[in-house]
Amino acid sequence: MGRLDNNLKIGNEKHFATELITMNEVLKTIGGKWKLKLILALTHGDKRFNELKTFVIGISPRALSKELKELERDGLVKRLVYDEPVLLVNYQLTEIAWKLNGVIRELTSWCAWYKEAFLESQPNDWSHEVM
Amino acid sequence: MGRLDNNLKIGNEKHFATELITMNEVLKTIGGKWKLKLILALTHGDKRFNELKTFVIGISPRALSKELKELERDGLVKRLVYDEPVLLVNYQLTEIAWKLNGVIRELTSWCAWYKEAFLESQPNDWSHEVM
DNA sequence: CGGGATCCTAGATGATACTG
DNA sequence: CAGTATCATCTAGGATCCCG
Repeated sequence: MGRLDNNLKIGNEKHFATELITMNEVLKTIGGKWKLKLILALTHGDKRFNELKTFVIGISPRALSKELKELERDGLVKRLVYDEPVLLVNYQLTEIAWKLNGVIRELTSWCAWYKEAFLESQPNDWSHEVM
Repeated sequence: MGRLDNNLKIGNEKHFATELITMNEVLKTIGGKWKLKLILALTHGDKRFNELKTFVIGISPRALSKELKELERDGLVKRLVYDEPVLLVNYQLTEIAWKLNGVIRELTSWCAWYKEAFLESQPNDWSHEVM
């Protein structure tokens, strides 16, 4: 197997370098503990700050605020302010965030496989889940 | 929009609760800074410890060791020891890990959309990438 | 209601050196 | 080569209170 530190580089490795960079970009944008969960929540419709806080179990206002800012900065979420009659702020997915549906679908079906293939043979206790 | 704290629950919300749990499970298994990168590296063929350390840029032996143990514990990676003539250890993806290909494919194509749709309009500087 | 400001801790991660 | 051990760091995240 070729190595990066000699002159003989096989195609796979250059390809992998590109993939690695892509993965870094993706993880910076939708990685972390809350981003995908928030996006998932918003696929069920626009939500307000406190709605998100209720739906996404376990998130603190501080974390929610920070995550939403980052998602907005990165173009995944739009912040819509309605000032009449009271202050309401709605968070809404952008087009590009909606395209994460494919990712979410794959993750979900992978998880189903995973539970069937692995967990049943060797109970990994997810029931202690704190969320 | 209904809320979780009253008796009127709409279908979406129960569905969302399930999705949220799924997402938690997924993130526990393949979330974090290194897991997907390691899996990606191994899709290019089995690799030894130090090969992985070279390929997955920036990972320390400590982190690599820990991540590999977790991946093995969770049934995503097999550890193959060859003792002749010198000690060699190969890490190999399991069947269930190979099924993450769909996820990786979706992530990659989403990233391409993302860069086209967002980055070109508003340069988010990924060139400072430390990895 | 939609957050911001503060304080704080646990766990994740890095750097480096070392061992069988 | 395949890791471990140790130490230091860093920071995401929680708890809590506050404010317009």
